[in-house]
Amino acid sequence: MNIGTASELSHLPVKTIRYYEEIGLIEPTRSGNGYRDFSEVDVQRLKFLQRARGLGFSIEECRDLLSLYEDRNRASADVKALTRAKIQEVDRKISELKSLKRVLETLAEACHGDDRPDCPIIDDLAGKSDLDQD
Amino acid sequence: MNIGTASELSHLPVKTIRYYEEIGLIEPTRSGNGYRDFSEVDVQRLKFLQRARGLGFSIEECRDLLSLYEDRNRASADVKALTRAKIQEVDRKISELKSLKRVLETLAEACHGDDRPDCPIIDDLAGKSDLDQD
DNA sequence: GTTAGGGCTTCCAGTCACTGGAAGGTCAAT
DNA sequence: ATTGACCTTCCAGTGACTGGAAGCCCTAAC
Repeated sequence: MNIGTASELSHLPVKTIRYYEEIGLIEPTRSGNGYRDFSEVDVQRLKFLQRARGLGFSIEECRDLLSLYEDRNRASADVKALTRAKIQEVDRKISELKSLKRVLETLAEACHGDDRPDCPIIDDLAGKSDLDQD
Repeated sequence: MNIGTASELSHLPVKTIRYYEEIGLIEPTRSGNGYRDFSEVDVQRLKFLQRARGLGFSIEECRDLLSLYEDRNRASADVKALTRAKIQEVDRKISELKSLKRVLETLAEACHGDDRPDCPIIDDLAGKSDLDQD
């Protein structure tokens, strides 16, 4: 099948699929006219990539997962370890964002938000405030 | 003062400061030897940028905040609106990450994580599992 | 038969916010 | 005079695409 069909089936943009070929994540064959020709297996790989990327795995992690996917003798522990590490990473990001949110909320609450120029948010960014963490 | 000093005072890498000059966020004068010469005001701006970036504002948002910072007639409402929008953005990211975490945890829990090849995580990525969302 | 359209190809450039490195000038101290 | 730290510019790379130009291919309608 052509790239457009593979794109629809995998929910990946055409451009992204070409990019994945460029970096060696898939290797579709070519038809006589030079068009990429995707097999069912290729589409499987694309769907796999689409899901794994959606779960926040980087391209390189996807490469690892793909080879585990295709290794009939893989240990499930390897996959689980990768997943656990990713969970920790997500956790770290969540708590970073939460503390960021707290700071922003403190600032927004302190700001009267009218047409007067006086603004605690700007003051804080300028390092003039009691809310200052520096 | 030289760029190294400005870097220490603002907690921004030297490279970043040069980059900020390139994109017009600061305009230090030059000494006779061609070295950048940073004033106290320049350092203020750099500190401001360091904080705002740390709070997740994009470069373009920082540009806006900087002009509000330097506009003595600004309305604090403008600043507050920007901050509120940023809070919403952070909130969105947090809930995305949380649902991502739930999926990853479900997968990790379902996986026995030993040396057998059978692995629900891989099965899900391959679209074979009951946990499938597609 | 030819023309219009859509899909396909490659290649180059841009995104965001830096970061690294090379090649070379400047300065203070030894 | 020479080291070594610091400064300069310029070019290239990061991650994961995305946009656009120029041009080939295929089908269908007129």
